[in-house]
Amino acid sequence: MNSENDRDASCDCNLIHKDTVEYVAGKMPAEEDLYNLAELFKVFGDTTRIKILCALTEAEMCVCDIAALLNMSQSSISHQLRILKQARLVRYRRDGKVVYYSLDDEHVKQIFGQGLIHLNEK
Amino acid sequence: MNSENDRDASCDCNLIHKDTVEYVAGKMPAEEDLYNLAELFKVFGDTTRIKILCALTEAEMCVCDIAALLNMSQSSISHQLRILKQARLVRYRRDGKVVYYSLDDEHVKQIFGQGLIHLNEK
DNA sequence: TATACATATGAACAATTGTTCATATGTTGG
DNA sequence: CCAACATATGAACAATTGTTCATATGTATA
Repeated sequence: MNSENDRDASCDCNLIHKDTVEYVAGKMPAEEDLYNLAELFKVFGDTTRIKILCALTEAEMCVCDIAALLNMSQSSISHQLRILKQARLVRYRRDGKVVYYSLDDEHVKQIFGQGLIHLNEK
Repeated sequence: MNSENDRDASCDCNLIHKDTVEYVAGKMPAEEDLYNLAELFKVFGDTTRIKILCALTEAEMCVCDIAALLNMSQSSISHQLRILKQARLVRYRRDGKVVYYSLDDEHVKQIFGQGLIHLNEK
C-alpha cells in the first residue's frame, strides 16, 4: 500500500510511507493554530511563570507579594506577569497603588493538572 | 488582618499582605515538582515539536516521514525526537533500518486539548 | 563484506529568552 | 504640588535553544 522511494526535494531521505504522510497531512490543523498552541505552552515552560501561576491558584496576589513569596525581584516578576497577561492566563485589577493579579480562567488549572498526571505516572 | 510594611530583604518593596504570602507559601508544591512541570511544558513550547506530536496523534511515523511532512531536515527532526523521547512523550520501535515513533501515552492528547480549549475561548 | 540508506549525534552559530539595572509611570497622602 | 511607594518598562547581558553541517552508527542487501 505504501509507495516507496519517492524522492522528496524538501527532505534529504526517501519518502518511505507516502500514504501515511498524505493521510496525516490532511489531518494536521492550520499552521497558525499550531503556532499559537506552541506559544501558549512556551508561557508555561518557565519555572518562574509556573510558580506565579501556581501561587495565583491559591489566592489573588499583588506584585510585591509574589516577589516576596518567590524571593525574586519586583522587576522580574513584573516582566513575567506581562507575559502571562498577554497570554490571557492572568488578569489584574488596580486598587490604589496596588495591582492585584489572579488567574484568568479555569483552563490554567486543567492544563496544570494534566501536566502533573503525566509526571506522576512515570 | 494583613500586616503591612514589613521590609523583606529579598524584595525591594514592602511585604503588603503577609498573611496571604504565608498562606500561599504553605500551599506551594515542592520546588522540584514545579521545575519538572516547567520542563515538561517547555517541551510543548516549540512549533516543530508541537507539529511532531500532532502528527503522531494521527499515525505512527518514521523519521523520514515526519521530515517530509513538515518539510524539514532529517537531522532537526531527529534532534527534536530525542527531546520528546527524553520527556517520555513519544516511544519508538525499530523495524530494520526504519525507526517508528508514536505517542507514549494519552496525556499528550489531553494536554493538547486543554491548550486548544484555552485558545478557542478567547 | 561493501554499499546504500535510515537514523543519531556533536559542534558551531544565530536567535530567543530571563534577569538585572536604571528609570519611568501612576497613585496616595501630607 | 511634592514625597513616598507600587508597578511597569527599556536596554544590556548572560544563558539557553533550534537549526545546520558534517559525520558516526546501525541495518539490510547485493
